[in-house]
Amino acid sequence: MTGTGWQPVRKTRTFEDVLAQVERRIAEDGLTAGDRLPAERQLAEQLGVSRSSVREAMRVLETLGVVSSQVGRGPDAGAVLVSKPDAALTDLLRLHLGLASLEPREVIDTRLMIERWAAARAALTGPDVSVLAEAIAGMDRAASPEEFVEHDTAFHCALAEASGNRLIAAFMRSLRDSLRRYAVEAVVRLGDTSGLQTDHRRILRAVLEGDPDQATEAVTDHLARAYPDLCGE
Amino acid sequence: MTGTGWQPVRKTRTFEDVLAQVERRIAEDGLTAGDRLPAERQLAEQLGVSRSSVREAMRVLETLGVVSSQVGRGPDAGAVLVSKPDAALTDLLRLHLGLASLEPREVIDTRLMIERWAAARAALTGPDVSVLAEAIAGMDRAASPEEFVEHDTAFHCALAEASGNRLIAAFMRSLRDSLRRYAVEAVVRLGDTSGLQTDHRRILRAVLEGDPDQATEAVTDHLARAYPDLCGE
DNA sequence: CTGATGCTATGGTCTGACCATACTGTGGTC
DNA sequence: GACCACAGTATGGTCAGACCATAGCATCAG
Repeated sequence: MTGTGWQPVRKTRTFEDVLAQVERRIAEDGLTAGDRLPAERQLAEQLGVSRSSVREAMRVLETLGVVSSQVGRGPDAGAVLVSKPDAALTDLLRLHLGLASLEPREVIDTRLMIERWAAARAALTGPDVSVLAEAIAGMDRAASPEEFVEHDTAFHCALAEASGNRLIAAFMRSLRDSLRRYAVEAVVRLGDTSGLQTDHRRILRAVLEGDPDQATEAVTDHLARAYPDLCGE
Repeated sequence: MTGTGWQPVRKTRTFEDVLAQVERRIAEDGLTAGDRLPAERQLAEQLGVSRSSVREAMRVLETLGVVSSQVGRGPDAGAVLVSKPDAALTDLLRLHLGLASLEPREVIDTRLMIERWAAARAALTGPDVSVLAEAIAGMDRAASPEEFVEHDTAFHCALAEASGNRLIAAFMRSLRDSLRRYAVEAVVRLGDTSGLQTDHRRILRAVLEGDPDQATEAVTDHLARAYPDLCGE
């Protein structure tokens, strides 16, 4: 007994074997996004398994945002390696929120953490802020809470992307997608969005001036305004 | 043109339909972890699709850590709703790291962000620190870099769990699993682990004293020591 | 050269079968 | 009554083979 206990002896299923082999091929051959995987029938024959097992493995890879399957024929057809972790993260969060295994509180706290970090980082990297400005203008024009939230999401995702960290940006998009319902509710509850817009402009200014502390503070105040009952503990 | 552009008209595949219906059932019936889904054959008949399509949907749900399938018969057999986002996140990060669509730098930066937040939060909640202390003791006893990293991972995951946010904790575990290789390399490169242990004790002390600023600073210094070439900028 | 048409490789779906597994009920034995 | 051996059965796991829709490609008529 080493103290780690016993691992459940889960006999590896065929599709898991396929997954492992595909992952090994990716690592060994240095495959990246854009490269093609063998066709399902071909892969099944090469690995000595049925096409069903290959398909189940493909479904997993597709769920994880690693491959994309296209029917038909030609260079774009078949299973192509891609790099789209966003949808996978979004599905993950949405389903676990639905299962009540994650509380909105936890997701919103996580968002606050990410956005504080991203804002500070964006202020340091001096990004292109035209997307941010355009999103603010879009919110000014918005005629409904839903439309406002649409551009609001664009603003905050652009802020995360401006941090230069794709993992953070992907996480931000997923969080926003999962929380869309709560965001609309928050806007409706507030009624007046001028305060939110003041915050947005303050965030933009801080990023433009390259002031990370000011950016962090602006984001914190902004989220406290949007979710008054959840921030601050 | 409304500016949103065209969505690709992707004809929904059968298994996606199954997914949507299962998710709807989960939401409408308020199913949570522990509840059972109908058997594959039964679900296929109810939805008027083949078992293959149901199986592909199940594979997706399993990948996302939402269901767990058990063979055999009885109350524990069949597809049971679970809540295990950890494995899904780990697979996601590992595969995208392997695809070179995420740089180690981005993952490590994310880890720093999470851990600073978690440490501060843990200091505020006054958690049970026995796990943290035990992990430090384990590192003292460690005879190899791998063993050291094992307990180091336990320490940092326990810290994340002490924050009380399960999403953050799950993310931390996934990040650590994905970065295990880099962690071992870092320990080997350092050679002497006494500095790391000093940091660990400092973090533990800050949490015990309920000093979030001190905890954040200690974590920052610790990671700067572990990844000297990646932190700072 | 151009356009129409059939060919073909691809993923998507379905059917039906068989296997290993693990609980359930039955019946016999002590 | 308690216990154990064994057949029954519902479950997921796997396979083979078929058919369909799609979309690029090759061929051929004009």
